Amino acid sequence: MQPNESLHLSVDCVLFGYDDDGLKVLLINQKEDTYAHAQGRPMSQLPGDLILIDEGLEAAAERVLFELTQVNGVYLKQFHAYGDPDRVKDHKDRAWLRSVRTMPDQRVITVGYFGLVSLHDHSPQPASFAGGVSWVDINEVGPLAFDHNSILNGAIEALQTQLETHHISFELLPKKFTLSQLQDLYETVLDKKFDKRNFRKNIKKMSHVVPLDEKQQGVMHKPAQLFSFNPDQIENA
Amino acid sequence: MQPNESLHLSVDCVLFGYDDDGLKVLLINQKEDTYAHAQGRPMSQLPGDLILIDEGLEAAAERVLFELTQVNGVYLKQFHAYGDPDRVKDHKDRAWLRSVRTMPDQRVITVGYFGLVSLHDHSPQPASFAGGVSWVDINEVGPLAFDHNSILNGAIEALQTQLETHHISFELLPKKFTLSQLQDLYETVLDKKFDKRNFRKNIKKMSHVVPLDEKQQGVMHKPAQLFSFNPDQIENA
DNA sequence: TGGGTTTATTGTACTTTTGACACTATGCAA
DNA sequence: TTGCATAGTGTCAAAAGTACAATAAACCCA
Repeated sequence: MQPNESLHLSVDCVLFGYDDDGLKVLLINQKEDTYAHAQGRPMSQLPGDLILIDEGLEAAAERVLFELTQVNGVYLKQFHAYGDPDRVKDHKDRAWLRSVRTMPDQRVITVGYFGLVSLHDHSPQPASFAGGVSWVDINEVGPLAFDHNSILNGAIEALQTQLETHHISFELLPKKFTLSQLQDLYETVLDKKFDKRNFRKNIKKMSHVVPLDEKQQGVMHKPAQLFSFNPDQIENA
Repeated sequence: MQPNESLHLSVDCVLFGYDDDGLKVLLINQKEDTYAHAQGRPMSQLPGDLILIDEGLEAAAERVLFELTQVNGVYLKQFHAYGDPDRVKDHKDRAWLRSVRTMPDQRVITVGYFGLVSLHDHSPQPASFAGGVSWVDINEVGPLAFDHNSILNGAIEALQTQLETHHISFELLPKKFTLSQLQDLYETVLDKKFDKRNFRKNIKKMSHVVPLDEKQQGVMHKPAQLFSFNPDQIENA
């Protein structure tokens, strides 16, 4: 048994943001002078960092996200650890690693977390983000550094499973929302269509989705009733 | 950003074994002279090891299991990474760590895998195991070293989910099995009872469970028909 | 050889859930 | 007032799930 003396551990965060415009993921654009190359273009990557020596995994993920978005208390869930010995050895990623790491040749195992934020209200304003950080539509993500495309795919699958088995939709919606918004969210994340009447039938069975005495305003059509989530009534299903 | 210079990574394996006697887990009994103490008694722990410097995570889990059971090709699935900074700092675990590790104070993050083997045929004979290794009924597991009880619980939940969503039961059964054995397996793992007729109705819809022209032998009651799995017909459901 | 013991095997009626499907209502703008 | 856009609503049929009990086959033993 040889101890693994020099091996690094990081967390990578797949932060999903949602608004009426679709599902997006937070990506970091590598700086021009340090970028890795994909056919000559700078690449993007998932936010992540080496964990500190006394820091828990989830705490590290929270730190990474807070540094980028200044938002605390995001829903965060670990979904997979990626440990291919060569996952940071690809030629395309060498330049970037050399520019930011003291030990660029070190093997790095990473633990993937996905997080959820609503972009409806005005929570994490793009303005409050560090430069070079942007929301990219989930369907328009190009090649990413390292194995980040497969981490992203893992996160999407985990998100889909979680949405189908746990009540997490309120993490992605405004506090007050319409049933159409809720349905759009399901259709976007699960990438399939639902029948409007059947969908609403199912929602009405969920005691944690409560109708408000309030209607949508400022729309040029019939205003929809607003609903909200009652977190006390989320049964573990 | 401080690099995490001295931090170790391990895999821990929860190897489930199943036979008509129930669901068991493979545990290692710490040696008398090195044991940690739980009210004065030696403790058990999950098999695990630090990963080698050039070894993938799954490869490490395979190696750990092979060293113990001499069996290759077990079904293995990663389920969670455990990274509490204090997870190997508990007083009860110090003695054991000092006896086997060159750097016993090092923080260790571990990635949990669960594995499945059938104990029916004669696959991994207890005889072929290293000394101090034993199958313990899942309902009779006492306090384990480190955070291994919570790792075990995580593995059980992952196994239950996997059994309900994927066709993995054949990993735990003999090549030829009866429908009662199959039902017992489901009842044991999911810890709930099924109606015999309804259960069989559902099985008959699964095209990968195929009846053989063969019956149980040597039983003093009506012999049951034998079935086997056709792996080609396992649809991804 | 016949009766007792043990487990295997099978079908039906009822309830619940799912899935398909189309029209009316409301508010705003032109 | 009309047109436009989206909200909101019920029924029927099919499928899936659930509860439930009598007969069949092999062995053992007296």
